[in-house]
Amino acid sequence: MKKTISQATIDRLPLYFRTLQLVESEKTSIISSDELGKRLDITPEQIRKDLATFGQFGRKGIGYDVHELKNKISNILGLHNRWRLAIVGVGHLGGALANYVNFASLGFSVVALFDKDKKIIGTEVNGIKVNAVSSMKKIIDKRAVDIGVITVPATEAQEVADKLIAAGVKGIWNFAPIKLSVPSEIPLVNEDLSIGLSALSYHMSQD
Amino acid sequence: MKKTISQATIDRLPLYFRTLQLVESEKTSIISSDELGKRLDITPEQIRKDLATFGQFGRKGIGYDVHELKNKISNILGLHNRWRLAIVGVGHLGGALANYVNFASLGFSVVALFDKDKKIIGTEVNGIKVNAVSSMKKIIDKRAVDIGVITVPATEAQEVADKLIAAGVKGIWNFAPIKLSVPSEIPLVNEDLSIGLSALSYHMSQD
DNA sequence: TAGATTGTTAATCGATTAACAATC
DNA sequence: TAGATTGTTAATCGATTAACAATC
Repeated sequence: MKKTISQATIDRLPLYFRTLQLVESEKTSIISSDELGKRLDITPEQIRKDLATFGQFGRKGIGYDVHELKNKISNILGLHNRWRLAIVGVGHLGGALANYVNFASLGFSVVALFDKDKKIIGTEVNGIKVNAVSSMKKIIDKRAVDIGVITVPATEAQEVADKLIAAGVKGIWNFAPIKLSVPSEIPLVNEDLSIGLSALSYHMSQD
Repeated sequence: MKKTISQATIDRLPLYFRTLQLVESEKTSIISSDELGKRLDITPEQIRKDLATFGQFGRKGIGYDVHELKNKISNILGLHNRWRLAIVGVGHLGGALANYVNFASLGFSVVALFDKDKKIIGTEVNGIKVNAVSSMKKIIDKRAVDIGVITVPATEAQEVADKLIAAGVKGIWNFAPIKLSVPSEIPLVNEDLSIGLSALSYHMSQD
């Protein structure tokens, strides 16, 4: 009888987390929903509602303990798992993600890279050697990869997703602009850059 | 008395557009909301509702003309404007975006690159020379840049946003993980990679 | 005509906002 | 105590889903 948490709430938690990290580095130990809301342009009611979904973290009349709340959110989001990523498709975007420093502060690490291009296989990106897609199963197993990141062209994305799942990844982060079919027990998040850019175009075309 | 269109609807239009491009390349000239829905995992009712927001595009008993609908959506999204982008921050991510081919098929083109690092200024990425941030105003004006893309560290993002707006860009696409303050008449879209990755972590931690 | 499919109205569902008692 | 702020319930708002008349 677990209550379902809305995706909107889940998507705001990383914003709270990041802001709490920042606030903590400023040596502030207590923060109110009002102050947190001001920093993020989110109403304090919304923040309290989101947090209350997971329990009672604050103190009435006082606010929230920054350090404690940060850790609570980290735990809710599962960041303590220190997930291990494999990137498939070491083109410009895949290469950029392999070098993306912000992952580390959230507890993610890139531990494997794959490509099918012979010119790319064997090269190193950010200290990680690029392997052939054909060796995916063996390496994903050996390096205990949790998450597969898909940065191949759309035409190849479904095949790569199938291989990643067969190799045992537990979640997929897809940058290819196409709808993937995956088993319902495998969480899938699509990162579709053309949506945001198109939305920007739409808003710029108004009035 | 213009009716406001929901962001959810606007965010689905690029998906329809992309699928229609694909369907058109398959030489199919008519498509039903049912078929479009199957390809995208969206209910046909939702699609008809979305499209009806902008007028009557379909023919009862028949479906939608693929080519016509594709063009209608392109116009609604403002893709015919052929927006010109400037990328500020030519690190791994900025460089990857400068090379991102999918932009072209949506009618966007990258026409300027900026960085503050002397080692990067003067180099070429995808045939475009990297300029100093200090020359931003002049170059943005000369090259008629519409959209500023921010791929600098979070600590520098607000300053860059201010400069882009002062230089005359009409919209901002922000990849820095921070809340930017911009005038209300400047559309801003945030592309926050840590949200999707954190959401994936959350779902992988359930059950 | 019969079957298919849109466009639109009504019903439902879910998320946000408002209000306020509890309490530090 | 008085002021501040949470957690929760109720009210509102908005988006999705269902139903179906219109019509090709």
